[in-house]
Amino acid sequence: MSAAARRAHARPRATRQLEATLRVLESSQQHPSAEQIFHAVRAELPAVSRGTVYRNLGKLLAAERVRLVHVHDRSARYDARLDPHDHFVCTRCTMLLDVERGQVKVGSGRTRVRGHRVEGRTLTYFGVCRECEGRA
Amino acid sequence: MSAAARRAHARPRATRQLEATLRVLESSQQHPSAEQIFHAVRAELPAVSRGTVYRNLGKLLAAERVRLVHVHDRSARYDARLDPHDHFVCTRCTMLLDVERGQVKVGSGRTRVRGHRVEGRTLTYFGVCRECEGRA
DNA sequence: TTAATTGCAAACCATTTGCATGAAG
DNA sequence: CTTCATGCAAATGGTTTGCAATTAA
Repeated sequence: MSAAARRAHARPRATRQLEATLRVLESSQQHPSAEQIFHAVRAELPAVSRGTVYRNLGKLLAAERVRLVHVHDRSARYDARLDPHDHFVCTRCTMLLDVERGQVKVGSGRTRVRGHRVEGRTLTYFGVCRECEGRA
Repeated sequence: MSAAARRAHARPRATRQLEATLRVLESSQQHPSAEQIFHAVRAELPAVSRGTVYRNLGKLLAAERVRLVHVHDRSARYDARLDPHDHFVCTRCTMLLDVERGQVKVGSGRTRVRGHRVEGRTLTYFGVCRECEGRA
């Protein structure tokens, strides 16, 4: 077994593809999907492959540089914002919005639910955004 | 255009496959996946196909007889319980549990978020269940 | 009778992975 | 140099769909 393999997590190398992927995410408020991120990275690195983008997103998730937002959609959405906040999803156009947690108390910071250890929570509001409502 | 097509939602027929699918869901606390539902229905109707189960789940969702629970998992989980409640998901084994909403106030029943109409919300606690914690 | 439903199989689509080549450290 | 990362293409796996045969109403 090599020294690298012995280590739980080899430190990722600073490749142009990885850096571009993080940059795309950090400069977006749009919670892009992997496909959208792929297109944005490809604008800068035309030869990048989808597989590389997926692998790099996995590394960024593992390193907790970005998070996943799961919506009632088919594809995962990525979020470079790491502080506690909630989301609003439009059920028609899948537009995804940050929502401040504000003074709202959710579960009063419970650490156990029916004996199971709680490590976090996600709160997602869903509905119809203003734009889709107008188009109704 | 036929009379049926003119109608927004033709009323579903009471087929054995549809009834069995609903029965499976209503008698389960386990929030089964489509695959698990398929196996349960097939125990009763050995010739049923996956496609039929998926189509019938879609009809039950459209008729609001069941709901979807989206977890950080690949497959959707179905829930025949329709009253307001939250969920706990084990991030290791994907065990899914109902959590009573109790006295907890979430968002104080806000109907608008940044101008967008809120129709509902989902609150999911995640963590490690007792069983997986023991196995750690 | 007739339109919705089924079973089958193929299609879809997001995501993952094996492998030979290339680049980072 | 050594090992990780990349591009490519094929594989996965959940879900959807087209179609001819059934079946509920």
